Formats: sequence, C-alpha cells, structure tokens
Amino acid sequence: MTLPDLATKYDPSAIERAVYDRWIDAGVFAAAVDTGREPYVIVIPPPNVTSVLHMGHGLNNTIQDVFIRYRRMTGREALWLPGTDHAGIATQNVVERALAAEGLRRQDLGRERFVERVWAHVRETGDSIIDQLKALGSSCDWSRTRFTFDDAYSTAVRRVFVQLYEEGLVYRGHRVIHWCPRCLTALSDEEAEFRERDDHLYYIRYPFVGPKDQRSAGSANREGVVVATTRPETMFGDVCLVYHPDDDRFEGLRGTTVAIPLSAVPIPIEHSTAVEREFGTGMLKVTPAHDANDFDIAAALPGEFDTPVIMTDDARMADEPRVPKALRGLDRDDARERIVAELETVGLLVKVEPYRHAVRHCYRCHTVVEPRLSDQWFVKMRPLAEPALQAYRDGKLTFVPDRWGKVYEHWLTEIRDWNISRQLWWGHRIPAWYCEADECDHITVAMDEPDACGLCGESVRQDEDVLDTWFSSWLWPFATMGWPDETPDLARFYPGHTLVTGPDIIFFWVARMVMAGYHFLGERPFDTVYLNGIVRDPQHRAFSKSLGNGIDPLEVVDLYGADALRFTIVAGAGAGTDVIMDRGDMDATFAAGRNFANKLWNAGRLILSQLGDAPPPLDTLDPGAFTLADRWILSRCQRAVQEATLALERFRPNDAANIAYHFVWDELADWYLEQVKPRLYGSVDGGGGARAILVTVFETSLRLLHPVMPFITEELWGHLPGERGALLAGAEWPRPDDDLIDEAAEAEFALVQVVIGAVRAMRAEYRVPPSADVPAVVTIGSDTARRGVATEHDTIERLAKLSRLAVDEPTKGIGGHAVLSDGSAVFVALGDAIDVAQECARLRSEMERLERQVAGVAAKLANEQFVARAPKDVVEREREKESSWREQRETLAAKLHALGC
RNA sequence: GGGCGAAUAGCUCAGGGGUUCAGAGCGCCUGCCUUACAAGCAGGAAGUCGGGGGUUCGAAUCCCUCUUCGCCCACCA
Repeated sequence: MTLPDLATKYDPSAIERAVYDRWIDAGVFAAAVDTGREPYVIVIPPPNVTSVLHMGHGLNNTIQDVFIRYRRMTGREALWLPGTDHAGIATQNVVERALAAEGLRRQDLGRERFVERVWAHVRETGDSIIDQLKALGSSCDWSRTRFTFDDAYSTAVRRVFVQLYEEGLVYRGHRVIHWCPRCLTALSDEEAEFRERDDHLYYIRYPFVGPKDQRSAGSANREGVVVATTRPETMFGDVCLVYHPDDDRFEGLRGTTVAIPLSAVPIPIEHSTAVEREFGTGMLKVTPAHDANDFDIAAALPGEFDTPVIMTDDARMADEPRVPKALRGLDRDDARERIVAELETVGLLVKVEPYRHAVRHCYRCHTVVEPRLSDQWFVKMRPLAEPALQAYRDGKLTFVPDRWGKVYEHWLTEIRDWNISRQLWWGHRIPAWYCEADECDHITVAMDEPDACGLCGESVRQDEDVLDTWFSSWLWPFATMGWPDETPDLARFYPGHTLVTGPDIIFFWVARMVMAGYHFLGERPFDTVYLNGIVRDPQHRAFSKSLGNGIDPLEVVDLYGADALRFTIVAGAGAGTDVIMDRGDMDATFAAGRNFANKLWNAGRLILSQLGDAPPPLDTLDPGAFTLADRWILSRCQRAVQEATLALERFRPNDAANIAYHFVWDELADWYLEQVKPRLYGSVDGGGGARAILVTVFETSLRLLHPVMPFITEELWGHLPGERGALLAGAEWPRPDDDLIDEAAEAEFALVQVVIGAVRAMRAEYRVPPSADVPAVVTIGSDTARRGVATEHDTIERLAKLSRLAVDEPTKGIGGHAVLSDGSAVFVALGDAIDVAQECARLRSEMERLERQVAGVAAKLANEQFVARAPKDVVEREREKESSWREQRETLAAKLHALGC
C-alpha cells in the first residue's frame, strides 16, 4: 500500500473552497421545519451591512460555528440564521464620507436620492461580508439570510412601534437628549459614551444687579457670586443660579438677581437640593436647554421656566438675542476661548483650574456630544424590563461567564427611557404623521400612511426622523422568522437557544432582545448568552484601524488556512477572555493551529495509506487478541470523547479543542502510531487488528475535531475507505460510553510510557546513537529486572511484559530511574555502550553526598527541642526531606547494584 | 464616586473551595532529514504562581490588604 495521493504538507488553500462547496451542494446547513429532531437555534449578531470582516467577527463567528456544528452532529435540527444590519448611523456616515470625497453633502442630493445612493452602496457591498463569513467555514443556513431593512422586516419594525404606541410605551417627549453635532442626530444614552478628558473648571463671577442692600450675605463677594463651570459657552442659556438651601454661605441670596456676564441678562438666584455643596463654590448655574440635570433642576423650581436654546444643531453659538453679537456663529470651542478671554478682560474670571472628567462622546464619530433640548420619541422601558429581569433572576436566562449576568441585571434595574428617534435619512422612517392644520396637534401612528388626520381630517405629513438601528435589531430573533405572521419557522425555531456576542453590546442589543422577546412573544429569545472576549494586540490594546495593529482574518485564512485560524481562536479564547494576537509575529500567533493541522494531515496520510479497503469492523474482532496498546488507545479515545463532549455542553469550546488536540497528537500520533508501525509493516503480527482500531480511532478524532477544524477533517473524512456516505458535517457526534473505558489498560500503559521515557532520557544523556539497539535491564520497585531491548517500536509490548516478570540476574550496564505514579521506582539500565567505571564513580560521589544529608537531617530530628519548639510545618518539612533523601538513597543503591559497581 | 476583571516559565495563556498542581503552545538549549509529518522526532533548561498578612497539618488555590494594569457603570456642574 502506498501513501494516498495527499501532499506531504497540508495545503488548506487547495481544499477549503471545494469542501465548502460540497457542504452547500449537500445542503447540510439548511434547517428543516418538518423533521422530528429537536431544534437548536443561534441567530447571528448581524454585522453591519457595509462592514469588512475583522478579527472580532472571526472570533465571534468561529465560536458560533463550533456550537452549531456540534449540536448538528448530536442530532439536533440546527439552525444558524445569518444576516446583516442596516446600521443606520454607521452606514449613513460611510456614504456621506464617499459623497464628501465628491465635494457633496447629503443635503445636496436630497433625501430621496441620498437614500437611493445608500441602497446602491449596500447592494454593492452587501454580499462581501457574507462571502467572508463563508471563508471562515461558517455553517449558516444561507437560504434564510435576512437584512434588517428587508420589506418584511420593516413591517415588523412598524408593527412594534405602533403596538408600543398604542400601549402607551412609545411616547413623544420634550427633554434634553444627547446630540451629536457632527452626525446631526440625537443619540441614546448608550450611544453617548463616557471618555476621560482633560478640561478646565472656570470660576466666573456673576455680578449683582439691583439695589445695593441686597448684595451682602455670607461669603458672597459684594461684587457678585462666583460659579464654577466647565462650559462657560453655555452661560447665555442660564436661567438662574441655585445653591443648596442649607448652605449658609449664601444665606439670604435667594431672590437676588445677578447678570449673566458679557450679556447682562438678569437671572434670579434660587434654591435647589440637587446642588452638591462641596463642588466648586457651591453655586450652580442652571442651563436647562443644554444640560439634562439643569433641565430637571429648573423643572423642580416653582412656576414656569424658560429654556433658551443658545446653540445651533452643529454646535455654533446661535443667532439669539441672549448671545452677544460678536459670538454668534462661532463654534462652541472657539466660543469658549473667546468668552474666557473676554471674562478675563472685564475682570469676571476669578480663576481657572485644570479639571479631568468624563465627557460623553458620539459612539460613531467620537465627537463630544452636546446635551440639547429637543422633541424625540422615547420607549418607556421599565415595564419591558421587568420580565427580562425576572428571567435572569429565575435562571431562565444564563450568562457565560456568569459575571456578565450581574452587569445585565444592574442595567435593567437602573434602566431609563430609550430615545429611539434619529435625525438621519437612512433607517426605518418613524410611522407617525402630524396634522398640518394649525390648530390641530393630533398625531396619527399607523402601519401605513393615513389619507388624512384621524382627528380633523386635514392632510398629514410624516415625521422626518428614522428609528434607532437597535430598534430594529432588538427584534432580530423573531422578525427574521417572519413575525408578526405566524410562520412555520417562527413556530419551530422560536425560542432559540444560544446567543454568542461581545459584552460591549449587552445593553444595546442583548437586554433589549430579551425584552422584546418577552413583550411580543411571551418567550425568551434564547436561554444562554455566551460572551466572547475582544481581540487585542500584545499591548492589550483592542484592534483598531487607527492603530494599524489589527490582523485581517482573511489574510490569515490565506496564509495558514481557516482551520488554523479557527483553532487559534477557539483554543485561545475561553468565555469572556480576550484573545491576544500579534500582528508583528503572525507565525508565532498561528503556529499551534497550523502545526496541528499539518500533524493531523500527516497522521491521516499514514493511516489512510495503511487501511486499504475497509478494514473489518471493530466488533467483528476478538477483543482477546487486542494488545495492551490497542486497549489503551481505545480507552483514551473514549476518554477524549467524554471530556470533549462535557466541555462543549458546558460552553467551554477551548477545552474541547485542547482535549482533541492532545489526544490526537500526544496519544494517537506519538504513541499508538509509533507502536503499531511494526504490525502495519508486517514485522510483527496483528496488522489487521491494528487497522481496524486505527480507522475507528481516527474516524472518532475527525468527528471530535470537526466543529473546530471543519475543512481538514471533512477532507480527510472523504478519503476514509468504505461507504461512509454522507459528509462529516452531517455525521454523528461520538456517543460517550463509560463501558469503553479500560482503566487497567490505561494504568499499565502509563507504566510503559514511564519506562520508555526513562530509557529515552538515558539514551539522550549518554549519547547512545538512535540506531543502536542497547540491551537494558528494567527494574520495577523492589522487584527486578530482565534483559530487554530499549529501543522504539517493539519495545512497548516487551517492556509491558517485563514489568510483570520475576527477578532475573542483574546485568552490567548503565542506567537511570523514574518514579511511577504509585510511588515505586523504575530503574533502567542500559548495556555496555557506556563507560561503567566512570558512571559508578559519579554515582558513588552522589551517594556520599546523600549519606551526609540524611545523617544531618536525622540528627536534627533526633533533637527533641527542635521537634518540640519549631513550627510544625518546619519540622514536617524536615521529616519530608529525610524520607525523600532516604528514598533517593535506596534508589541510588539499587542503581549501583544494577550496575554491578 | 460605585462595580467588575486580570497579575502563573522569555511571550500568550490553562489550572484554582486542599493530595496526583507547578502545566500547555510558542520561544530557547542538545541530539536527530528514523520510509506520516523538520510545520517533525527524542531529550532538556526555565517560574519563591504580583507584594504583605491571615486561616490550616498543608495555600498558586480560601479570607483580608496593598500595588499595577484593563473594563463597565455614574446627573459633583
């Protein structure tokens, strides 16, 4: 039998595409609605439709694929539902940048043409992310690919908006929201990220106006009161100053009037318990239109309050009477600079302190967010949050690792209403229509455009805004299955099972999907949330375009193969732990995966070359004819099956990968294959049994590795002899069975491994040429010894027998020893290849040293005072030393004896 | 301000309510192109498990504390 026609080096690029096509042609990824199998469902976190695959996708999707392939093999009707997200703000930004390169703004095109343009872009790029997922080996059911902007999906979005509106859970609110002056849209709390920033705290004097007798109180300066602020440019929007009612420093100042510096607008001083007395001067300026807290403070004041907006939507000083003429039109940063300079000039700037604080930034463009008073649509979250919270507390929803559950719980407990309207053009247009009649403020919310105002019959115009992208994403687990229609898919595949995603979108997406699932279908969308980590560079920085530290997963696929990438990712990533990859040393980063693929490939070549036509099935052979090594490898294989299965059930794909790796490499390749070679090559009997066992064990290995390394395992599977029929991707996962464990064989073989290890160590130590067969004496425990040949291949069985043989006369030779797990020692003496006299001398001097040590410690322990007074652990340690050294002395003595010194 | 996570061999990481636990991969050293694989084989060196304290017969592992990194949440402007 010759080696099959397989390259000596595994070349992934030669097979991956063909293998993937075989899966697609066979339809193994397609989930059926009409089988009796229990479903297992994962919905993909839909990547942005315009995105290019990055390593985060690689990590996330590989793990999903491992889970879905495993379940598919265990006989579940596995559905991995793929798709993409229209990603409102992100996609709009991409297209706007492209326009900018042409010197255009979206306003130049107008809404309709702009949206057309985005659609064109989406059509152009939409498939590329899908193709890239395929290159990773993702076993999605592509026939069910969805897009969050599909017509059917849009219907679901509108339906949800309308229903929530009718339930009073969607409402229109007038309040201070986060506004991105670059994207020109409102953002939700989650989209406005805190970032540390070095700023200044400006102490500004607001001079008194009015009768002089009001101008004294506490520590307030007669010239006015001093306020500390980080945002002097907002002061023209101030409506009052407030201090804490219990703050005696300002006693009596309430009701006094001060002037806003530079504009001389008079504002009153009021009380508010919201003031933190220790901060700044204890006096706070209240700018209700440009600070959410100030809005609340003002709202709590008696009477009506003004809410002057003094900035434009792109954060310039507004053309408003309150704003000094010279400042109007200035950008907020320039305005700040000018204002501070002016204040200095007029003597109202008391001092400036450096100040580091967290400022909200747009999560898309990282511009500092401007708090801004405006009208927006909100979702009332509290009622939605309750079932989602309860599900976690009742254990119906589990997080892996569990700590993220606490994060989820905390957010839901503190949840605030969700601003869902965005001032964008790309997205689901809000299905709300306003009456155009002046005196009518009726709002019609409906699935379809109404002909006229539902109240007065006048014509209507639709809300200009679109919905937050996440307002469509949160419906993903069921809108993708046809909801609100009662489709077969929905009936069969909802609720789903596992969600695999990053912890960064627990709030954005995970929690909201749970809320939507319970609210609209009365069921959780999944039972387990597996959080993968983040891919980082060796400095532990997240991969980013600007740092240029990222690794393109497709480049890795090209260089090392998808399986090598997948193995590296899976083996290197426990749940919630980050994966470190080094752009600067790709070889080192992916070596383990690449090397292992090659090892598996070559083990496959050897095995396949020996199988011939299908060997007889294992159960037709006489187990009595199995050798120790046979029984051992069968048992170890079953051990690997059990452990890998358990690991996958516990959502520990990294453990499963490593278990299979070590079984294949350390046990199957390093020991069993070496051991059976003489049988295979005919120098020893038993080749038939060996082949039957090889095929069984190898086939099982391929199954175990398939979820992690689908391409190479599928390819090798295809070369197995006999009619194995279907693809490995659709084959059965090995069944764990305790009865297949042979503990006696494992123990005995472990002994053999130790003995052989000792022989090899000595051969290396004494430079015995690999080609030389050297007579050896093996001594186990106090038993001894028999002549054997301490070389490879046929040694195992022989040594196994030796280990049970009776004493024979010691032979001259050189040796070493090893300690077995049961504590007994093994001596191995090699034959005449070495200078015995020299070795004897070395051993004797070692013996002398040991004698001295034993005598020393024995004397110490004979000292009663030491034993009585010294700390117990010290005494114990001395005792341990003594017995250890005595043991070593025994060992050495036996060795000397064996050598005949 | 609150919370979470991490610190183990040169690098990246497993382990973790007590025996078998000081491990893996990569790197390094020595010897081998042995007819599956040099992306390999055999052998080997290397860590007082971040510091300190505590509980215990016994702690990398449990408790306290400190230090250093990272992350999340948060209405002291």
